[in-house]
Amino acid sequence: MKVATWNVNSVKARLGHLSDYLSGEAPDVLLLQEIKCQDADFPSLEVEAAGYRVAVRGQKSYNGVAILSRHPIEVTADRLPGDPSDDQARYLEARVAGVRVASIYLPNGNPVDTPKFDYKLAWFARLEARARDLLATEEPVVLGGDYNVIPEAEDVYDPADWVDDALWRMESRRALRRLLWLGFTDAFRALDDRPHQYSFWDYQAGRWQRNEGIRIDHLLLSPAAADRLAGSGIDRGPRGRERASDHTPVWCRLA
DNA sequence: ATGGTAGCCTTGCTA
Repeated sequence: MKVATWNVNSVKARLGHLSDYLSGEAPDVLLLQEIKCQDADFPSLEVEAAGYRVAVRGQKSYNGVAILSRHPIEVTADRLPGDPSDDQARYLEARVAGVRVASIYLPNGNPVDTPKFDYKLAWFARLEARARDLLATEEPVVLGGDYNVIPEAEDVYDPADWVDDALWRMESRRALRRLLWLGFTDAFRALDDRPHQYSFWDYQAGRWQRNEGIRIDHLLLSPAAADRLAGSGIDRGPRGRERASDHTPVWCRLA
């Protein structure tokens, strides 16, 4: 089973790229982030025509996540537990073909000296609690999405450019590590130790042309899922197209 | 130190 994650930065602006990706790469499951539309505006007809079921947790203008699957989708949560006042559409979880998957759009957290950074860390703590509960089910679990965290220095073109950025701050990196300490595996890093493999390149300052990116889109596997890990990679193709998202898809294959 | 780009449906906010 191939599971991919992609922050599309507006599903309506990226519908052509999305359709091409589904027909070209044919993932069994695609986790989308930043769809930037309400549920009713999601292009479900086009996606279903490509052979996919759709589950959406949308929001007007910002955020928004979705799960596309060739197999039936049983939604198990459409928000991250732990804060009923949190209305941002950043979490959608489902059971697909016996695997629990979640599409995660973790808060960016910048600037760090504001409540946005506190929200990021609080959201991370809620995610850790959810991850613990999912581990207890002993189902295979894939927590995929835009974590807005650079795990290590080898995952950025130049750490000096990111000092005091919320994506690189030690609090953020420690929060990601806590998920790993629970027993989750970074699917990409488990099979590829090359440095400087990126999933995001800023639109500004020619970052794509200079290959100055960061690796912030991750697929975290529970032990039961990691036991089945048979492949992983980053599809750079979509980032090189006209009117691309600033992120490109990351995928893994479970035997 | 700054500015650079993209999407939304705002003329600023988020990233």
